[in-house]
Amino acid sequence: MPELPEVEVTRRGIASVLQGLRIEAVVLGKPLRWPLGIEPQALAGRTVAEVQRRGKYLLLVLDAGMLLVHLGMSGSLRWRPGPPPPGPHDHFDLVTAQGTLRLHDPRRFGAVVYVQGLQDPRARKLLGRLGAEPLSEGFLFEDWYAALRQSRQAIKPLLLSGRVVVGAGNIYACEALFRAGIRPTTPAARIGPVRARRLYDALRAVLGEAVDCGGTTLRNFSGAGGDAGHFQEYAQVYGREGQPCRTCGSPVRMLRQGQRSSYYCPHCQRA
DNA sequence: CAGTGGGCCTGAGTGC
DNA sequence: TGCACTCAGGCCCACT
Repeated sequence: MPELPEVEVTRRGIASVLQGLRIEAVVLGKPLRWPLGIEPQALAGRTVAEVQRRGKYLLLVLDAGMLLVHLGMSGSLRWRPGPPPPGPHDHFDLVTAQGTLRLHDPRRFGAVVYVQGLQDPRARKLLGRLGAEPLSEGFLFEDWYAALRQSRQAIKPLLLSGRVVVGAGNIYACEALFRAGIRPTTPAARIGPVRARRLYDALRAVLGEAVDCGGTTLRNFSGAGGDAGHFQEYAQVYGREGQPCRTCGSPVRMLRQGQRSSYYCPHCQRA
């Protein structure tokens, strides 16, 4: 599940190759989550200026307009020389003379959306309510702590919502809470400054380390070069229900919050 | 307004 | 072996 690290790994893999390239054609497969929002042929002739990231969105900034790319649950982008024939799960090709950027997404929760700029209503709708970038210098502990005090939600769904801080999906939210020693069910407002600081540090550490690992490959994520990530080898609780905690040996527990599984160690995460 | 739960989609895994 | 069923989950949206 592409979370912030997987998207950032993808961005790093395509940014330098795409920069300055001219789009020859855009080829669509089956419908993705949202319509592209422009006729594909209207993109031919434009060039890619740079590739940015905001939360779990990739921003392909063109000389005019930009493409917002979301990998959803099962999406991955790959850069390949030449125009290989599309498979049944390839739903977006950005074709250049030097190679093709391809979105492969079996579940089609992903999307590519054209907007004129960040002020485009569609961009504002998708990006406008996103919280802070956890790895940026603009993510301040004071703001984080203040936001926690203001929320009546349990900390885990608050992390997943992306409203305070973006980028953590189920895996990294579970892992960050484990490192901070905080239960997924703890109301955000009941987390004091010391524990809030621990979670703030843990979130940044987990996401940063995952980027360095090339992301997490559980089923089929791979970077733009096709290489798998290996952060999953370092997971302490995620997906480990019933197995001994690597710190204290207690069996890892799983509970449901909303429709999501939360994994935690009842001993290391006391409250 | 904040918070909760439904639904999108398909491959992998499970049980009979 | 094969079929029916459940699960995985990011995120928008309808609803409370």
